[in-house]
Amino acid sequence: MRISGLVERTGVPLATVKYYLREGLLPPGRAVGAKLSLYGEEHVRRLALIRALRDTANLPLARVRTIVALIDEPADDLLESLGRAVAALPPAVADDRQGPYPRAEGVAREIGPAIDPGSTAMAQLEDALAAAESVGLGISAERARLYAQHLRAMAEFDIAQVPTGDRGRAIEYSVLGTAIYEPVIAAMRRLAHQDVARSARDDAGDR
Amino acid sequence: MRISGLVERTGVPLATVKYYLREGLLPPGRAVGAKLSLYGEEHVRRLALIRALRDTANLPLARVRTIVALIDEPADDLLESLGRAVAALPPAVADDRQGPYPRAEGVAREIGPAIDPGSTAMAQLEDALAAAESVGLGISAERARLYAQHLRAMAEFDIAQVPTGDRGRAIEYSVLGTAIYEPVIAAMRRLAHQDVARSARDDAGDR
DNA sequence: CTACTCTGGATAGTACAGGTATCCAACACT
DNA sequence: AGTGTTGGATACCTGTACTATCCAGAGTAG
Repeated sequence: MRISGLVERTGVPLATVKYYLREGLLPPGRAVGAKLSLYGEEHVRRLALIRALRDTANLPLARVRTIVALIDEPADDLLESLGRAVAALPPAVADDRQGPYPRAEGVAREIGPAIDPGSTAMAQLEDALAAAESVGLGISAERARLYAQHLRAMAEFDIAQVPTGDRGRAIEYSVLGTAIYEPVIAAMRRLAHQDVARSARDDAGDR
Repeated sequence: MRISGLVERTGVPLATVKYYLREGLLPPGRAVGAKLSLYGEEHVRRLALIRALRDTANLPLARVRTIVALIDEPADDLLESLGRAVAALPPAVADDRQGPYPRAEGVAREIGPAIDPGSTAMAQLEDALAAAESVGLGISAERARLYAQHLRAMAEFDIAQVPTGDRGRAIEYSVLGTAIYEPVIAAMRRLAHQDVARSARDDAGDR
């Protein structure tokens, strides 16, 4: 398929496709002579991925680039790849940032024993907890424990679903699952709040 | 306190404080004569809130403005305020957007019966599910059910914690809790994935 | 073979967000 | 009286993500 086909299949404007090619987000097509390149299904999929990460997961293109690079050239180790993908997700963390993370450490203990205390997600959690505290909504031990239990149960399901065998597939699945499912969970949580609040109001109204 | 005190207390640069005043994110101080205004603790808190929503929850200032407006002038109804706050949270949804939401409706049924099928969060969920599907990670019925159960349990706890009595406080708490806790949950989920994956690897290594 | 279309590649321009910097005249403190 | 701060206005700057043009060579239809 030529570049015009890519435009037709994905709905992404030509100028934007060229821009993604220039920026290295989309790999070049197979060159056929000096003035023609052909593109395949992998380019269609890649464009869908870029748009999904940009529009739905709200990632700046620089971070999308990091993530597609991880999928194209995965680290040997699944955990290593996942760690780097998480580091590419917002909110950004300074490169030289390091602990201690007084708020995050207590919460991490509720989640489980195998957490790397130096990982990016610890810094992200610390910042998120500090922000909550700064507006007067610090996390209680009770809430931390409850959230940890439920999120760990969901994580266990997620990890059990990771396809085993093909290492590349496993990495792609994990990296994408982390980024793409966060908005799903956020939206489901918002709906759950709505449901609980409306149910409570309706019960009160019935009384 | 004068404007310089505000700068000192919050660490936000003077030019930026002036910018927030211009943009109506920060209410003006109490004018004392033509060339001096005084600011209070509420201004310090408001600045912390703006920075938390901007940096941690990753909201553009236009959405921060919507949220602070909801806190300053809450709707009569808690549910109404919450709905508007959720609509201000990313990802953005077109104003004229309406159902049906084929993917979201199935998932919403797992969460509970009292969900408004026309709410913004339904559109957000639909888009997030469509994005997941477009990269080959469509949600399974099993995953939807499991996520729904855990998120509803967390939501029940959240709603139970909302301070009753003072309506303004309840709205502030709910609106902020929705926005400020999403990054906390995302970070905890990332840590839970890490913990589960590392535990599994360590078990395999011990064998 | 000619006319038209499409292509890759380069370059420039646009739109918006979110500041940052400067200038000024009117006060306030010392 | 002199110095410093303030509110207010305006201009400017940086980064992100495109969007638009232009060009010359290649393919393609009649």
